[in-house]
Amino acid sequence: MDFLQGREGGEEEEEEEKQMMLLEEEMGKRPFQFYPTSSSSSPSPSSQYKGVVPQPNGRWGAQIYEKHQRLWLGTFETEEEAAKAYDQAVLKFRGRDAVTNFSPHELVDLSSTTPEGDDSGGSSRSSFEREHMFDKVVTPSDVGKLNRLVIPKQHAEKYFPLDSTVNEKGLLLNFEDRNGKPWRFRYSYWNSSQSYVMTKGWSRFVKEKKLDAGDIVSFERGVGESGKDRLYIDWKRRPDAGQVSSTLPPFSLQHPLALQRPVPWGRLFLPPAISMSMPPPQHLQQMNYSHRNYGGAYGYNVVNPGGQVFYMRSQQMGGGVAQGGEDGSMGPPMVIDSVPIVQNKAAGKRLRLFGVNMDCPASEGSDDGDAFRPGAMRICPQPHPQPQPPLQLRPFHGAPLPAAPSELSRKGKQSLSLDLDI
Amino acid sequence: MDFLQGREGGEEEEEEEKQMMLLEEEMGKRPFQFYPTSSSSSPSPSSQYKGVVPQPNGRWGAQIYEKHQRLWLGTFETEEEAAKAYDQAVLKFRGRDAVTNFSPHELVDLSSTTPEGDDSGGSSRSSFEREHMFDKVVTPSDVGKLNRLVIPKQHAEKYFPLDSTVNEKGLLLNFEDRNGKPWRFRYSYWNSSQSYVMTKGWSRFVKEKKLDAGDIVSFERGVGESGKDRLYIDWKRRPDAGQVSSTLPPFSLQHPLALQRPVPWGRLFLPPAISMSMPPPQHLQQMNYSHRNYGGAYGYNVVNPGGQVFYMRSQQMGGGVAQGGEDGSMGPPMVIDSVPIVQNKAAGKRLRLFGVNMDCPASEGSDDGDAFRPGAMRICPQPHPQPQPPLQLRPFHGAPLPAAPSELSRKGKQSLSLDLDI
DNA sequence: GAAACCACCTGTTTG
DNA sequence: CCAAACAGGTGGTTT
Repeated sequence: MDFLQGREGGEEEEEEEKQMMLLEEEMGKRPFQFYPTSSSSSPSPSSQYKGVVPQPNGRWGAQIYEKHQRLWLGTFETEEEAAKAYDQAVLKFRGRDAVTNFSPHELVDLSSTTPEGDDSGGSSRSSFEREHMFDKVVTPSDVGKLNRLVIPKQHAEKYFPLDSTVNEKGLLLNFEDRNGKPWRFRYSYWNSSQSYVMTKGWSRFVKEKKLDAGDIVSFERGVGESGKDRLYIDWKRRPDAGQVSSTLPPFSLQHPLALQRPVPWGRLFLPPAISMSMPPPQHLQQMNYSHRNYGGAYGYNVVNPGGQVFYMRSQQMGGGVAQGGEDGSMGPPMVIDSVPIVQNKAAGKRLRLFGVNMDCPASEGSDDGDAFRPGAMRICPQPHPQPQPPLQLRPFHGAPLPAAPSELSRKGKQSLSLDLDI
Repeated sequence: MDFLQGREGGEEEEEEEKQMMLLEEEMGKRPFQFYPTSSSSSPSPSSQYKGVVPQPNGRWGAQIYEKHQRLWLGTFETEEEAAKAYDQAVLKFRGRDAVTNFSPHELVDLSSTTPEGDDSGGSSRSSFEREHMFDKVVTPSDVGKLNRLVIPKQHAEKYFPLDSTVNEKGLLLNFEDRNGKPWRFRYSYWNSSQSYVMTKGWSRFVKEKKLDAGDIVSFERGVGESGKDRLYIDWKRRPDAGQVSSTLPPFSLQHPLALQRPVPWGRLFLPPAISMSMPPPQHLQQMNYSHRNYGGAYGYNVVNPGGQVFYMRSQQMGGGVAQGGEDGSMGPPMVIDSVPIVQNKAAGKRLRLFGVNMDCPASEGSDDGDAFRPGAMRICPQPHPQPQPPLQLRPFHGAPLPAAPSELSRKGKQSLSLDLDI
């Protein structure tokens, strides 16, 4: 057992995960079938940590065998939390000399690091120097049901190059948020759309952070050779949040749904309040990259059946300029290079009104310790600093990670979807 | 050549299929390439029947070699039809003593059995005794574009156990419908969703039978050791079909969509015809298995914000009890143990009206001889009763089977979806 | 080129 | 509460 940050593991990222789930299933549910003993002795261990087993939903379970009985210690967001739970149990059952995953002081570190939920207090993130890589203003799709984040190709190829060897299944990239919480995203290239995406794990981030369309995610990394593989992710609310109030007229939708199919959906009403409150579309500015497209309907700001969109871009310093130790504050002078704000997307059979959450997010607050507040950081020691060989993105080979803490969240935006099968 | 039902074959189910299709392609379309002689002498025969070769589209071709020339006899829906065509040809070319697939009386039987289309006449299916395994009320996804049928885990593990040796690529299971028509489905386990599914071939069944959400598929098998491997599939319309007619007003949705968030969606209009026509919800009857849940919003039939659903269960004898020779009639007293009929699902963010096609299926009729009519059976001799070693699902290793007759189908439902992100 | 197939993935629900 | 189950998806590959 070592204390790696989690960038190594089995040989085959998804493959290992699969095996683990099968193992778990057999252990839990097929009492009469043989299965290869416990997880700690299996040939391809489910986790680097003893007593830790992956859960199908991406979380991690901790268990310990006591008198040939499995004791379930609970599930945890991260592998390390589960490992810590095991450690506590094994110490309790087998005494001070039992073999644990972490040494005592590490256990302390972890216990002060991983508790989720309240992050608003003080302290901070790792004090390693970071450089800013890029930001993205998330699109409705980025925070919607597609469960993926499109990484603009220029940035993807600059910072997360995928060579052909890993191109098949992508990578699992480990990020750390401002609270030191680890996030693992599957990162891959989609041939069909010729785009780079974060997929698995991303939706959990969206949920926990309550990201809305227009919010900004920021990608950073450690500086220098030793830090290049340390990845960080941060986010902030979109600057205009709160302006478009929740007092929007509640859609007197009497009528247009009664349409027949051929009736153009684009003629659906467009709430005036929205179109008024948005800044004028200034797309096609001095962008130095040409071949980005934001998916289909975006790119027009006219009221048209294909999509009703507002671009707003505040450019500034090309890609990947260091922001020194201040980047985490992510103040207004931020690199925003791709900012489609979709207000209304009506396409084909599917009408999407208000792709952007119209609530006033300012009023919510307080149940999300992560809500962007400069100065809300706190010191958060790096659990396992294990530096990585520089510059090379290496496939993770591990199991998935995070799910949103249950105390938070659960208030998301609301989307009404009306399916008419006629 | 024996008359195996088709559960054995090569070593590697999908692989062989691939080979065969390549073979066919070479034979049919690449005149200048060598290909390994005729199907009857190939090491892993394409079909149990002489002169029968699988087609890439799942149908079966019949051919005969005459003077080193291949004579193409046409393609057929079923292996047996093709075999019969070969028999006729070989009798014609090589006389009365030629080796045929079927004996003369079988040929007669077959010829009266396999013609598709009109099955309404009389006669029946195999007279072997069967036992009922389980039913499933198909979900919209089961009959939708996902091209898969989820087999509830309890039933899957009970009746179609997949041991680790075949777990990788699943099995090809052969079923027979009430007309004796064979259906072959790939059956496998999806690690990611921890669920058992029928995939390949299933969509053809859906298409031919015109299955709609809420319809019921029934799985049966022969009784006794010799019959355990004989699998049958049957289906019936959902009991409420036809009541809610296709004359439903095309959703005069004027009004309730204009709601604010807190407004309970349950108050959305519920077509009176639907709510009236449903049987009273009698879920939680004397079901003898406890831990099944049918997903999500199902399980309530009250108008509530969480989901508007109708359960209807007509229970009866626990899992897998024999129904004797009568089971195929699938009358009202049927084992329906998983019957979410979603009439209206309004859950949190998503309101789904009419997940179930509301058309009146009764009016269609007549182009589908299979439309469930008790008494529409007829005698269909089992082509090759070949008993199988009991109880063990063995991988098929064969080619795929059926494609829906193109004349049918093509009447799909239309779906309007309205997403309101507010 | 479309449709099916395949192997994943996730959110919801619920005992 | 949470872990299981599954309905409803995805992108990519094959037919």
